[in-house]
Amino acid sequence: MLDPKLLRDNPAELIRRLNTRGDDFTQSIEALVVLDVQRRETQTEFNRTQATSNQIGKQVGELVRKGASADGPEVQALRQQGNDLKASLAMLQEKDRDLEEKFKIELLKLPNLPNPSVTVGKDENENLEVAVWGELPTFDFEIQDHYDIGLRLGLFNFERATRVAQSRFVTLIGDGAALERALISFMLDRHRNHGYIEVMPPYLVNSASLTGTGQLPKFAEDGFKCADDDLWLIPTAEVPVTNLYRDEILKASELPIRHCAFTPCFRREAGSYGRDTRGLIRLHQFHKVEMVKFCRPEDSEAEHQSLVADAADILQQLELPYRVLELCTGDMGFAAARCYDLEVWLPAQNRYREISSCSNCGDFQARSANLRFKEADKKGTEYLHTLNGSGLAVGRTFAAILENYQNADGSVTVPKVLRSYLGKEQIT
RNA sequence: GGAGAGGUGGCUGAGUGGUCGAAAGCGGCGGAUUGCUAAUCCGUUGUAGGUCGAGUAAUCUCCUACCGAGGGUUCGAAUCCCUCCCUCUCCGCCA
Repeated sequence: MLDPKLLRDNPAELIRRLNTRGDDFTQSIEALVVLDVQRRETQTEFNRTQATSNQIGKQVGELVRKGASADGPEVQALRQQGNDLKASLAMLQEKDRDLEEKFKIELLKLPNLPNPSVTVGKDENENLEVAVWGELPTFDFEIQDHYDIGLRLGLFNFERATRVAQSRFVTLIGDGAALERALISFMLDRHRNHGYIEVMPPYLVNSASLTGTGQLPKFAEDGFKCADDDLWLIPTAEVPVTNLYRDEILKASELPIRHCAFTPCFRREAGSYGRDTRGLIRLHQFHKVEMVKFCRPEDSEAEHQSLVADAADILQQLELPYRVLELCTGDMGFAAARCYDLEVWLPAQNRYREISSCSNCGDFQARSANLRFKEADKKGTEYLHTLNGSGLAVGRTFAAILENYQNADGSVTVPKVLRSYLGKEQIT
């Protein structure tokens, strides 16, 4: 969530900067400013009343200690005063909590402020292409898309997965399952070599965790929720991994912390019914290797650059052509202050498709998840910065390999770096 | 799931319902002493919110909340009662 102080200092500037995301935040900010004033007024009054009540309690204590009878007139009078305060105290407390709650929920619904240097734009058409890598493959035969290739090679089955679960699920089979597993191992090993500490977090998380990273309260309809428990299936490893240190005060000397994690990810994909219905591109359950970093504010820019480089490294190792986009203000995710997308070349679609999204969230998540650090020789605590990026979405990598490495005879060549993992050079 | 024990500050660990935000120790920080290291001594040391005042400012004074979470009893709760969560031991079940 945003720093509530921004509402007091310069709400007009806040509105202006948030509006670059493409929505109009005027009303919600103005409502929040009013709520903020109200809640502080109420809080002040509640505090004052509480102080009076505490004072009475102390006076009784003093009298009793001095030997006054608990039923004596002085004590009785004070008890009466205390009782008289109770009603208004309860009322003020309730009002205070209501306002606090409402304020927090509304504040949590505001997205992060884009970094001032991010290009202002309204949608994905205004993203900036900042790098292109690799040569696009050429084929002297009629190419197939990953769906047809995989089906023909028996790498997966959608009908049976639909029977078992629902549409937008897949079952990987044989070399398909093994390729997926090889990709996961390869990616994790690579990240470990780059200094990331691997973690295997829970795949179910509570609502406090989803609030910490920004999925709640605004995007509840995107998640799968357990009916009988306060538990949700994770939409990305970003959620459990970022929340690992929720409510902690880390030592500055422990930073930066860099984690990588493989997890399945579960998304309802509400509102995308017609899109990418074919193949592995958009599923309710998919695999992803994620990188998550925690660092000092002054280091987050550099950590962001290396995060992108580490994601790109996987594509380079796999020799898959890709490009890097710096997202404009209108296309960035909720928690991101700056975001780079990596897009892999899919020959059958004749275009690049997103395969990684690398965000610098600044202190936005740190504030909602209460992730702080303390400098040993300094007083007080500071919110750290969080970053996360896919490294990579495994299913989309799988699809990209099938399409880019397909051969005229219908086989698929296994990328060099995966051969030792898979134990073969060709999938036939 | 059943029975029992327990959850206190960075850690260990006290705490008869009434100056308890909380003893003590360790650790941390500042200082003194000291050929070096070690040791010793003195001081200091939680987080968050609010607010009047002082200060350019860091900050300080004051108020409030926080002893797992939420309720309740009481003039007053770390302390008593209820519910929930978590940890430990034993039993049951289970990969």
